[in-house]
Order: sequence, then structure tokens, then C-alpha cells
Amino acid sequence: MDENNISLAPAEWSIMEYLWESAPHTGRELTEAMRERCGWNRSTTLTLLRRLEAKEAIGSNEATGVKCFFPLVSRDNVAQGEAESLLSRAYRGSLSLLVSSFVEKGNLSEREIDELRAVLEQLKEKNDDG
Amino acid sequence: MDENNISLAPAEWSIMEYLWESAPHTGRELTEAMRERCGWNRSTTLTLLRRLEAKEAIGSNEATGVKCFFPLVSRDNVAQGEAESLLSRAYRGSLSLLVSSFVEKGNLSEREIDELRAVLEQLKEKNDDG
DNA sequence: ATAATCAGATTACTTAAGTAAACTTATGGG
DNA sequence: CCCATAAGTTTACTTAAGTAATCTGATTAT
Repeated sequence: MDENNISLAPAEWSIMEYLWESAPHTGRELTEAMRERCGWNRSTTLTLLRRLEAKEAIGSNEATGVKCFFPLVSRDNVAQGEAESLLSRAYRGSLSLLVSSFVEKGNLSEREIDELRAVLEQLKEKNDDG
Repeated sequence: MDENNISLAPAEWSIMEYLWESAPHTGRELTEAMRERCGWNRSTTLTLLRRLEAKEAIGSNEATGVKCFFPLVSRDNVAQGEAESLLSRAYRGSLSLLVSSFVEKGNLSEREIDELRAVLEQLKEKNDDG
């Protein structure tokens, strides 16, 4: 694979989020959605779509005469890639360092803490029988 | 405070890393270090220093006649800020979601896992007597 | 067929970022 | 006093990103 290492600018994320929620969508639908969500002009959305296609983050299909866009990369993959890039830049590649910095700041909600625990439980299991 | 929300471009990180390791440093020292570490031209380093000063990520002192640069923001703060920005963009603001995506990918080393456990232990204590 | 509308493409303008050349002082030797 | 260096400032060029106007070819309602 080489769809790896695709990184998205914030504005591109907005479009991808929509397409990850549901796809495919026509340019018209995207334009309308982005106008509502971000207040973008039609041209803005179309430009972003073109750029996303250029970097192969999305693809399009023109069977019906009208172009339909859909994601070529998964949200998980993109998120993971950006997380890894952040980790290596700011946390010497260490996930635990990141987590620990949040823990130390003490700005984690009860809910977050519970969820973290759950994740670690899951990890323990994986480790026990893996 | 308003030194909050300072975000650094990758090239800027390189300079800050050096200054976080030790400071203050003269332009000459920085230039030399960046030439070694990144292969940058003198002008490049000086430009980056100027931009960092403009965004108040670093300060300088000219007492000795030669400008000396030092960080105005802590590495932790910057890292935290970028992490929060990533979380909100890619993980709906949820740290556990990020961690869990790494766990699921299964690309965590034994060491990382141990460290994560330790961090969670720490969190448990904090929570018990906090 | 023809004007209004729509879809998509081309062009454009701005700011940020990476990278560096060129210019300007200041300054230590001769 | 004059020049080679050194330190710092200005200017510049490129690509990415945010944002959008404009142009062009297709479609449709009269």
C-alpha cells in the first residue's frame, strides 16, 4: 500500500468527515453540506475536492453523468498517521509519554479516565492470550 | 497567560528542541547546531529565529552585544497544545480513543505497553487519594 | 433555439512555511 | 583609516493551504 502517510489539512478534514459519515456524495451535496457546516462557498468546496482527489484521499465516479465522490482512505488510517506524526515530533514517539502528560496536567474527566481504564483492560487481555 | 495555543511548524520544532535542551544560545551557536542537525543554511536558521520571536515562542537578550535566544514557552505546553488539537480534529477530543486505536492496531512494543500500564497505575493512585 | 441554470475546470489572491541570497552594520586587524 | 569578518535585517522565491471569482460546457424550461 501507499495510501499510507496521507495527511490532511484542517479544511480537508471537514470534507472527509462528511464523506466518512456517508458516501458517495455528489459535488452538489458536498457543496450544500459544507455551506451549512463551514459556511464555505461552492468554489471552495470544489477546490478542496479537487485537491483531495489529487492526493488520492478521495475518488470519484462519473457513471451517472454527475460526479460522485467517496473516500479512498479510512478515517482510522489518517488519524493514526497524524497521531504517529505528532508522537514522533512532540513525544519522542512514545504514546505513554503523551498519555502521562495528560494525566499529570490532571485535566482528564472522570469519564475519560474510566474509558482509559477500559482500554488498558482490553490491552491486558490481548496481552494475556495473545 | 496567553502563551497558550502556540503551535510550531516542524522546522520550528527543530530549533525549539535545541533551545529546550539548553539555553540561552547565540545566533552563531544556533546556526552551527542547525547546520549540523538539519543541514540548514545560516539564513534559514536566522529567519526561523525571527519568526519564533515574532510569535513569542522565544525571547532574546542583547546585554552582551550579541543576541542570545531562549524559549518563552515550555516544551510540555506546546506538546500538550498540539496533542489537544490533534485529539479534537481526529479523535473527537477523546484521549482514550487515540490510545485504543493504537492498542487495536497492535503496533505497541512490550516496552510501550509496560509504560502505559505504569502511567495508568499512577492515574489510579492520583484518583484514589485525590 | 435560446436564455437561465448547473456542474466542473481554470485562474487568482492571501497567508504560512521552507529555504536562502543579499544587504547593512559593527568591528577587529593591519 | 580601510578592509575582511561577523551579526543581524530585508528581500525573495517556492509550495501548501484557505478561500473564492470566473469561465466554459451541458441541461433545461420557455
